[in-house]
Amino acid sequence: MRSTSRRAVLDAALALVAGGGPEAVTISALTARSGVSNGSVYHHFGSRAGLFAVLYGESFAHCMAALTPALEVEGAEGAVRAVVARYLEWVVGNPGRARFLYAAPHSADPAVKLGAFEPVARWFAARMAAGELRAVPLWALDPVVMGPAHECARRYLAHGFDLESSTRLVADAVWAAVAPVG
Amino acid sequence: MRSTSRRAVLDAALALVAGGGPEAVTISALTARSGVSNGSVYHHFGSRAGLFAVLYGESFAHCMAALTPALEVEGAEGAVRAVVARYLEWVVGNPGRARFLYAAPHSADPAVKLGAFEPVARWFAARMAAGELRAVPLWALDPVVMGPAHECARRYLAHGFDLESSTRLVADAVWAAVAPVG
DNA sequence: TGTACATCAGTGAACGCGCGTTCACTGATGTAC
DNA sequence: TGTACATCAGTGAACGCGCGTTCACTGATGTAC
Repeated sequence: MRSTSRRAVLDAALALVAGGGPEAVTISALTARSGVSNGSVYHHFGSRAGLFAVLYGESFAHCMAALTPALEVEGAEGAVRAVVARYLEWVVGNPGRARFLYAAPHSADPAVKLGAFEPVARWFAARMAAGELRAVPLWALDPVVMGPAHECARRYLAHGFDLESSTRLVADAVWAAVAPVG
Repeated sequence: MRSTSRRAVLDAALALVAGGGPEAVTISALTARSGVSNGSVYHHFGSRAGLFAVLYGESFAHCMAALTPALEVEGAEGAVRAVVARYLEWVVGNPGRARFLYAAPHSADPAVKLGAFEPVARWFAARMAAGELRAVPLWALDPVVMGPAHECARRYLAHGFDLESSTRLVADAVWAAVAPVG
């Protein structure tokens, strides 16, 4: 198999982020946790920022992969609620990745993000065109429509906010924001 | 007038947070910006964490004071939309305070926060009891109902997201989450 | 098949720097008697 | 009214520490001829 060191560093970084946010990812904490030498970290990633960039791209893709199957659910409301449920489950199951995406957005490559998000955007655009969803600008989908999910996820990650018992309310709010106007 | 040094330090901290987040508030940046010596900072606040605690309490109260007048607006929908508008305006007008509240929640005194938030919670509870708003648990008001506002505010503060042109959509989403079910 | 060399993964001591904090100090302003 | 002392605001040099990064190095694994 190809060098397991690289993966060990990434996994150690994820675990450290889950525990203390990106600023807990120091080179010495990384070497202590992964058993890999500091020089090796630089060999693979060039710098701390380089490691962060890889971590971001990887985590964003991971999140999107977890989300897209929700769009197959029958009916607009069911699919929207499934997206919310899947997202919150992903956050709980991947606290390091989630925390990193929220806390280190400057590590992102905007083009890569946009590309990975495109399938979701197209799905929404199609439902809006069909009148199954309220017309909302696509740029508002993530911050405005998914806002309740993001805010609850952030609080869960920062101070153990009870995410599971709020996902029903979050799904209600998200659906309300996007339900066709009667 | 009472010692202007203390205020100078707090104002310098706010300006630094506005520019680079709480981690830009180093003691040396503080002394450079305020013209106050590092020893004086410790004389007034005891430690960096002590300064942060003062900053948090002050900023939370400042935010609440800006918000509560919105509750006087006639009609539930108007008041809810006014709360959103006022909040986003406050964020734009007080980027240092807003950024600090989002980025350093661990500096908060929970009891003080709860007390300051109480008037708002009571207003919502009363409207819900009167059937003018959908029944939503009070703990969900801030993260779930105000979620779109918070997420947009966070993005505005982190990377110049266009807050002003999204406040209409945010108000729509917040109102949709709390409008009485027809 | 053997030899020479390039490439790549990995090591760990050492670096310079900026951080939060400490501390002995000065000087101005009450307060007691 | 004067003197002694406590309190408070403020100073700035010095501290120890942990950070990200550099660099000369080792050893294993291709690849060329």
